[in-house]
Amino acid sequence: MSVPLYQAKAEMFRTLGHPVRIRVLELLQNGPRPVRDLLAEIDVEASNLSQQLAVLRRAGIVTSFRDGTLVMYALSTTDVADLLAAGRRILGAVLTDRDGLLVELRAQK
Amino acid sequence: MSVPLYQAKAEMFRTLGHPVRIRVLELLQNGPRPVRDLLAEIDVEASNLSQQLAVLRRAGIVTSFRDGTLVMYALSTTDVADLLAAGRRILGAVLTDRDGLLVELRAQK
DNA sequence: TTCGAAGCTGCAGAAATCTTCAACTCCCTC
DNA sequence: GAGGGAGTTGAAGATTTCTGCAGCTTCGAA
Repeated sequence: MSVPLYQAKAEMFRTLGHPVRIRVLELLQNGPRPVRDLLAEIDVEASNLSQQLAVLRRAGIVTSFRDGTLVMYALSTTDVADLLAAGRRILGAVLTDRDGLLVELRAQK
Repeated sequence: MSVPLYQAKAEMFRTLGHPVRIRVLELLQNGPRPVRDLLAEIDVEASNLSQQLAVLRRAGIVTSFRDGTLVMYALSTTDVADLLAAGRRILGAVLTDRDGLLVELRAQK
């Protein structure tokens, strides 16, 4: 497997590694949305949101198009939903483990 | 949904956002491996690999245990394989799109 | 008990990423 | 065609992450 491929994969994941960007992707799972909607739900400055959207756009994870006065964003592929779901599962497993340890720790005392 | 949850998800993905860490996880998909094996395959300094393994350990994505003179690492949950697979699919979709554009661009000239 | 192999950790300089501000573009509507 | 709403962009300072070095611990063998 070529070395740059790991680079590409890592960049893919890193692109998702930001709370605002995760939030955007979760909102876009329900279909295309205008920036103004995202802005209304995400509590971040407009310019900051734009920056994060640009990161997702450059990575090819979302696409954007203008609809009259609004700019719409959409997931570029539905596979993104799978990725987020897999992430949730891992987080669940990890947190369960930790809670398990926590319980164990308490019982131990 | 609680705000810190986005933080946790983002951290999860960011943890995967490094070429060496991706490489490690892919190698661990085939079962537990000693550090020396990883080191033999990954072309990185030992201390650097240790740092990256520590990142994965802290995130709860891998676990480690000592086996005599060696330290073994393993995935903490098999869900990680799903995540990597989903990542590969997205990368495939994105690159295909780009190649499509590239072809289009050439045809256009 | 001393030595070497296998890893880990602390740290510091280098590099990448974040956030915010100011300025800018586009497209309606009047 | 002037004004304003909706977003984007560029840049700079602040923060975070990465990398490599030096030194340390642990375990097994001699």
